[in-house]
Amino acid sequence: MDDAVDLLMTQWARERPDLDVWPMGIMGRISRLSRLLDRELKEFFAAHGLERWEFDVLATLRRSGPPYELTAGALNRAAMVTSGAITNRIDRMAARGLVERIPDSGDRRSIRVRLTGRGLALVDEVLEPHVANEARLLASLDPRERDHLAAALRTLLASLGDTTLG
Amino acid sequence: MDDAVDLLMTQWARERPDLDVWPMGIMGRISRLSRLLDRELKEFFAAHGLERWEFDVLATLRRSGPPYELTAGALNRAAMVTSGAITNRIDRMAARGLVERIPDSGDRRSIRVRLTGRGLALVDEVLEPHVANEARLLASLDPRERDHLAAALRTLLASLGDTTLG
DNA sequence: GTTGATAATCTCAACGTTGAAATAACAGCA
DNA sequence: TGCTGTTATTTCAACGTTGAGATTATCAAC
Repeated sequence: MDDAVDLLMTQWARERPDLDVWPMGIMGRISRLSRLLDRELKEFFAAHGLERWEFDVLATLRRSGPPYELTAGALNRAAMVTSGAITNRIDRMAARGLVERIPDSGDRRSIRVRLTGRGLALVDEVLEPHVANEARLLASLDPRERDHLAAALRTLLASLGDTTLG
Repeated sequence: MDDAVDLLMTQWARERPDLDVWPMGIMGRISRLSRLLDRELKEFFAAHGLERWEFDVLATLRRSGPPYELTAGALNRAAMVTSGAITNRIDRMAARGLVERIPDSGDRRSIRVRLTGRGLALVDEVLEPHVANEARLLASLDPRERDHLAAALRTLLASLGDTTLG
């Protein structure tokens, strides 16, 4: 079964037979998959009254364990966005009562962002169906393919230096 | 070698041992890779005086073959963006003299976007170093791994319905 | 030929991110 | 104690996309 990237590479083979465009077979697919999967996740979270970025923040705090708090800096490294974006996200989530800003006792430049009871309840409620939804999106791969795929992607990520969550 | 997603999954295993979060091993990596690779491509194109989206439009037209023209609709399906975004892109690229709008003789609702001589020269000049740059970013994979990775991603993309470029 | 449904593009306000500058605080060292 | 360089967060204007609506054109059916 051909996908959109196969068509793209066929076009290049005809137009520029002098070039071997094999990297596009990976780069193009990661890019298109990312967009398609983002759309799916967006739709899923909308059905649960959440924006995707809201869930990302909630989940980052949740998986950090009690007391469910992280600095703003840790959150922006985890989300791979700039500090301005995180300030904005915290503002809006605090307004919704999902997180609260706590002054950091050890460093007055820092703030700690803490999950409220409501935020904790929400993320714990949505997490399982979210994972089930992700599994549905990946259902075309059998378990062996999944493992190989995850391993190859890990190799790539690590080679690009993505080894910490901040 | 662990990557950021391994850390993330370890955290979930500790906090929610009742859940098997294996899908995150793939979804999380595709998402993070997409961001990291986008940054790299952005940097590369900036060094050549181009925005990433500009190159995408140029390349889409170039690989369609002579006379290097496509409708606006074909371009927005290929780029996976909305029609408003494509209108905006065409405006700016036409202002730079990289493409021109041609009325479609067969359908007066349509326009055809055609590569100018300057646009064609630019994309042909940047293409080879671009592919080389992509190959550099993927250098951590050996040829067999590349093929398996591309195949698994193809399976996924096709299962999500991404089988045409418009 | 007229009607009604569909399609292609453009318009525009709302939205969120970026990137850079501003502010405040820490840390090491003379 | 006072410098100097660094770090954490916030602020804000610029930018590009989205999503919905407006416009214009096509096509099939009557």
